[in-house]
Amino acid sequence: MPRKTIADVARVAGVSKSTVSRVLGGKTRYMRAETRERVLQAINTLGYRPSVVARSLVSKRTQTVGLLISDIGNPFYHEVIRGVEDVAVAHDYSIFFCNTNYDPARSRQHFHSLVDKQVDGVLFMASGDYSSWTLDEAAQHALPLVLVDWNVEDAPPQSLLSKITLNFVPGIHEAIAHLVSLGHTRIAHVSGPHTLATARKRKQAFLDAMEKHGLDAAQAPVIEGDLRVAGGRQALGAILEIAPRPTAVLAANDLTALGLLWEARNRDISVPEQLSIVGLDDITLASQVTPALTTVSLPRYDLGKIAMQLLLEMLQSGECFTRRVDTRLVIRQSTAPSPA
Amino acid sequence: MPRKTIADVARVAGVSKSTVSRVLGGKTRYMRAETRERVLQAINTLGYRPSVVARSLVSKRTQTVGLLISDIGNPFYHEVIRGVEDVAVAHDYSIFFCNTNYDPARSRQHFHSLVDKQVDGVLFMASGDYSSWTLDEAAQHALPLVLVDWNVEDAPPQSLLSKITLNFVPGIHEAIAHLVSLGHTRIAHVSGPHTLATARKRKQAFLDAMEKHGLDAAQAPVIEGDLRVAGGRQALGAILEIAPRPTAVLAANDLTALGLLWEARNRDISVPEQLSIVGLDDITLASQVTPALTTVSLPRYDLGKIAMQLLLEMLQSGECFTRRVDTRLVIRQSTAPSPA
DNA sequence: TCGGTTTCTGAAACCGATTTCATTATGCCA
DNA sequence: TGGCATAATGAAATCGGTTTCAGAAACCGA
Repeated sequence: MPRKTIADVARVAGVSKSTVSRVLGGKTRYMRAETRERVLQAINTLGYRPSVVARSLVSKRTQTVGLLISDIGNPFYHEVIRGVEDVAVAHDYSIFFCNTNYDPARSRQHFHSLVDKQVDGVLFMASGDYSSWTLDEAAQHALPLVLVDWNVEDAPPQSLLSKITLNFVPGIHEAIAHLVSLGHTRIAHVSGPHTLATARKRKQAFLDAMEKHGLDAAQAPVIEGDLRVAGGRQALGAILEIAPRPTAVLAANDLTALGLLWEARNRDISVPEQLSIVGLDDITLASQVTPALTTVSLPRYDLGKIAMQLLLEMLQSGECFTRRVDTRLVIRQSTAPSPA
Repeated sequence: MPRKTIADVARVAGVSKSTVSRVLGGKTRYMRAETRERVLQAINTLGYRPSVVARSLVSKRTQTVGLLISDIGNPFYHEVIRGVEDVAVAHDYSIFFCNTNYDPARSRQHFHSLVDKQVDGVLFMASGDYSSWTLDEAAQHALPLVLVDWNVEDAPPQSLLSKITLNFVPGIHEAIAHLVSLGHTRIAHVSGPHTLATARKRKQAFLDAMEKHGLDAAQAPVIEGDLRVAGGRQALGAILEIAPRPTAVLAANDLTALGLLWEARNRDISVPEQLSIVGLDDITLASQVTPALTTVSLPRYDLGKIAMQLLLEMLQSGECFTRRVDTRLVIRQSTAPSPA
């Protein structure tokens, strides 16, 4: 039993395909109500559903977008994805999910597949695996792109691209202010890999905030982590060896902070009494662990929503946009007055 | 600059569309090598890529599958998704990602969208939001389905559906055996919502294992949780009020176990000295927390791989399959000899 | 040289929708 | 009652591919 087509509906309703197509598209301005009813009837009795594929062929729109992320295992993305998805569902768009696995080659393969499948646009959130080919090829195919947390200056001229930048400054400044107000002066930072632009941005915000609060940024210990729990655990060891020992740590993300927290527990260093820990992201887990994590909150759900909304606006208007998403501090139980 | 078409290639190569189509499809059996070369040349110089949309219209294949899950925030899914995606990428399939959010209405909307977009098959992993309409509609559209962890007996006759069942029995039996060997006799279970079939299955496996080890299953405390951290935290309170107090708990999943763990920490009950905790799933976090979680491991990455492979096999052969995925115990630090 | 295979290629139909353009009804006014 | 907008519908082209079918070219044995 093959799929019902518009021709079947037309036959049953006793009208032409054009007429059926019109009621499908809502172009019912010049149409007898009775005719429309007959068509609707036929559609119902047949259980007809129009073929998106056929429609896409002529309309050149697929009601589909691509979502490229680096790592589904990273909790940072979960809320983002939810945000993207909620907006997509509300506008009847579908999402091609692409996990690049931090692999540029795979990233590229995915991108080509998206082009071939004629997605209407792409959300590029795999900030690590960026190469300029992406922008060139997107421009070449006139494919609208939304870039999250990329610093792009060399975009091809006629490219359709919108950017969302993450502003870590306010949240990190608040965090340092909070620690300083608790009497901390020896504050360390566990950063992400220096190869990542986003890690460098966070670190710089940390150094600036230290400077601003009259602390010697040049002397502030910075340990390079990997944005994961394991890196946090290792970093704790390094921190304990610094003399004089820091009384507070700002981690580049929550996973790192959790690594610090759990390793501290392992070594019988009590948090927050002996060591205050501040995370960054505010992943779901942050509020669920004990002690709950004080952290710089990045509104990830909103980020996802904004990204998808931006894409939809681009699709409608053909214009490009830039947005900024701010951070702020959420105080919980992992920070306390300095023991010093 | 509109997209290049097969006609452009044909013109440049000085051949007909049919010929170009043949080299595209590899049907080059009766073709002069020189002709094929000319076509390849033209494809290259034009940077031509065939339109998947147009191709799908005639082939009725979209090289696309739908993936329905209930909650992207649930770490259970991450590895599963990775498994699915790895197989999909390897076979040049794309994935429509659908988060049902535990909402049957949304689940249905997603399903319809997938049908409209003519996916080649669907992986249904949103076990909670099951209703029989799914099977009926899938059968009606001859849409191949893979069901994970569903008990389905009333499938429509000609439906193309494969099933993967999760076998919790061996892992849970091992867990109870492990606890018993540590001297525990008062063992509680924090289950998932009894409305979920999968929660009932786990609970039953727990009761059977108790029975098998000579413990009184009828007396074993079972507390209903919600498969999340919050539920675990609450359940701990309930457990502490039971007299005589249980010395060990088997949680229905790792999130619940983590909730137990963190709430225990909150109330100064030391794990595992005073209370042994066993999780289920072996999410990534389980091995990263302190103390690391003893847990019944469900091979989630493999599960994802198997599911996608099964779908591909169905697509090829038109046959249906059933698979079973087993569990086993992973012993870490959250279990210790009974204090009693 | 001829008829019959075997290679090789192109014209045209088709997939299932949309859209343009033309045509037929209908209503209204002189 | 004729003429002319305006309303309502259908025929056919189109989107970008694949596939069928038929015809041309080359080859081969008699």
